[in-house]
Amino acid sequence: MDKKREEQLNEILALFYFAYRTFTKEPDRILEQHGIQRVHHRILFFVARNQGLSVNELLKTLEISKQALHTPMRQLIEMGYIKSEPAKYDRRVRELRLTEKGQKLESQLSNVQRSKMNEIFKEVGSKNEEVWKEIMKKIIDNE
Amino acid sequence: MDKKREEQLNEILALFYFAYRTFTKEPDRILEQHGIQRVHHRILFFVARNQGLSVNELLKTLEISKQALHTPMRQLIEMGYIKSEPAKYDRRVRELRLTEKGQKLESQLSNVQRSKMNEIFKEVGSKNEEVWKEIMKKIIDNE
DNA sequence: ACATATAGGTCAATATTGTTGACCTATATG
DNA sequence: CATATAGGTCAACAATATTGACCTATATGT
Repeated sequence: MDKKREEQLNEILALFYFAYRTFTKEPDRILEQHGIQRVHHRILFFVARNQGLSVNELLKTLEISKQALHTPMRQLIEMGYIKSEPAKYDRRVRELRLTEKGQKLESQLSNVQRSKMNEIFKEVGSKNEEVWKEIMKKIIDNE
Repeated sequence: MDKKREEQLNEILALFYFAYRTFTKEPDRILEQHGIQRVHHRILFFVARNQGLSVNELLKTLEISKQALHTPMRQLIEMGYIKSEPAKYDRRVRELRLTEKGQKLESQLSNVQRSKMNEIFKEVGSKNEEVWKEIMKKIIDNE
């Protein structure tokens, strides 16, 4: 790989890092006002996106331990953002859902990010939205 | 914003999160073998990309405190990956550079990411590389 | 019916990575 | 020569994760 291409790729790595960092800043600021952290946002986001998912599914999605989930999850339940109810098909399984209050907070947190992306994709067009998604998927499919 | 668009945007947020997480996994694995962490990679990356930059410039780039940089930087210097020398124009300023050993480690760490991105952009074409960069820049320019 | 597996909850000990505050040295500059 | 700047370092603390151990409740195969 020649020097010039290497520096182009370095710019790309730096863009990825700075973009991700910028992207989480505003939600982090809002979270702080509520006395909670980024994990809480992730939990709210994935529960919102997949209402009724189980604790185990959430753990697999987040790739953290049961013990690491425990404290923030308990806080979200105690603060009334999330409700956890036994599944009908198997009462050992807890189905997680947002309360109305939880939906409001999740909206407030993620809308910053959704609006930003929506605005950008409106500028660059839906074909380029698909391009961006395709590239991100290729990064994830890492075999 | 309608429900359908909201879910499309949720997919985008999830892709961003998963892509970033996947992207750092392999470097993290290599770092662990050397008994160091992700901050060390960031330091090596930005010093590599901008040889001779000052401690202060690095701090501004990373957006961490002097005290947070201190320990990993001292380790990198002690392990012989980075050298820190007074600048000619102002001897208070330390110019940071990679040693040969440091260049090897930085290559090993970042080449995983550079190769992956290079491969993907070879598949999707250089026009789409520019599209991806443009979108990431728009995320960063957050005014 | 009972042994075993699974889903989930919780406490404790520890590690890592960051913060702020305080204070030090060396060098530059008005 | 007073003051500002660049950088280094220690200490106290917070947050976020890990692993290990152990608990309850429920489901399932024999």
